[in-house]
Amino acid sequence: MELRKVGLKVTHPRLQILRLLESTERKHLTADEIYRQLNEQGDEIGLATVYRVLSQFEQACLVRKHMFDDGSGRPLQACYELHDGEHHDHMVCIETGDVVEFVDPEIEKRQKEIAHKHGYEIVEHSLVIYVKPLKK
Amino acid sequence: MELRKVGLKVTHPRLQILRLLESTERKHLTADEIYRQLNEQGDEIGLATVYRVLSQFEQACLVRKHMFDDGSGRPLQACYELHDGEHHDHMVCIETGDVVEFVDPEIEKRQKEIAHKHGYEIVEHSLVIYVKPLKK
DNA sequence: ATTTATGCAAATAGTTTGCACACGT
DNA sequence: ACGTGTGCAAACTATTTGCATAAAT
Repeated sequence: MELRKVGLKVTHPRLQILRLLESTERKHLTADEIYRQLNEQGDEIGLATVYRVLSQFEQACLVRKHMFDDGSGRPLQACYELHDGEHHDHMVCIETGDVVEFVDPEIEKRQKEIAHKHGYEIVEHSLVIYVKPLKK
Repeated sequence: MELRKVGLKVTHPRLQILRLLESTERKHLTADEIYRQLNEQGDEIGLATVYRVLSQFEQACLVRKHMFDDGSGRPLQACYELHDGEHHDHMVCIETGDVVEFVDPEIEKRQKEIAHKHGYEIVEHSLVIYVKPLKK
């Protein structure tokens, strides 16, 4: 069991949240979406617990947290996805809310070079491209 | 006067905030930092006004707003900088808080290509590299 | 004089925390 | 039985808003 491996007791809320993240179509969910979905399907789990569990999962590297926002000050909410071990960047469609994941080795390489050129090493980075569908 | 040009009355708070942004060493300031600095130098300006003015400035493209956060759930606060017309990305040092601006044409190009490949066009994008000093 | 801006205090949104009770081992 | 985890409500933080007053043109 994943949970036990990372030192977390196997409780109902933890199990249900993990299962939801594993089985969901949309891979990026907000705390509130998770809360609502679980309660709709009959699991009575507090919102505070959802937050607590998600942050435990994050620390255990079971889950990754993102703050999507395009710098234009829209309402902002964290969203969470299962951690697959691989790094990737995100493209968010501002019309549909769809999230596409991608990795571009060239972009990764340039970033590293730029950091070095300035005397730094990369700890973390976040690239989000906000897009809309091409009209044909 | 910049302010009049963008259709804003020339008021004390607006003037002082603009001047501060023009003259500050650290180019990226939070609303609260601006509020504090102005009040320290004797201008009695409400925090709400700072927010209001900054968002007017943003809409007038005098100022750009950023939400730096590395997806690791740290406290998050918007920061603002004077808008110079040019787009650039940011590198934030997690030890000193220093912000370095950069542009890489190659990265920009790849982003556009990736968006197109998925049937999208770019509306906006945000790249933040979180770094720490290279130990020599 | 009229319109717009300001300061204050209260509202909001997302998230976190304190505490008494409930659950996993 | 013991130590954790949970739900609820209250606290918190960054930001926004309503309203009566004050300033800009």
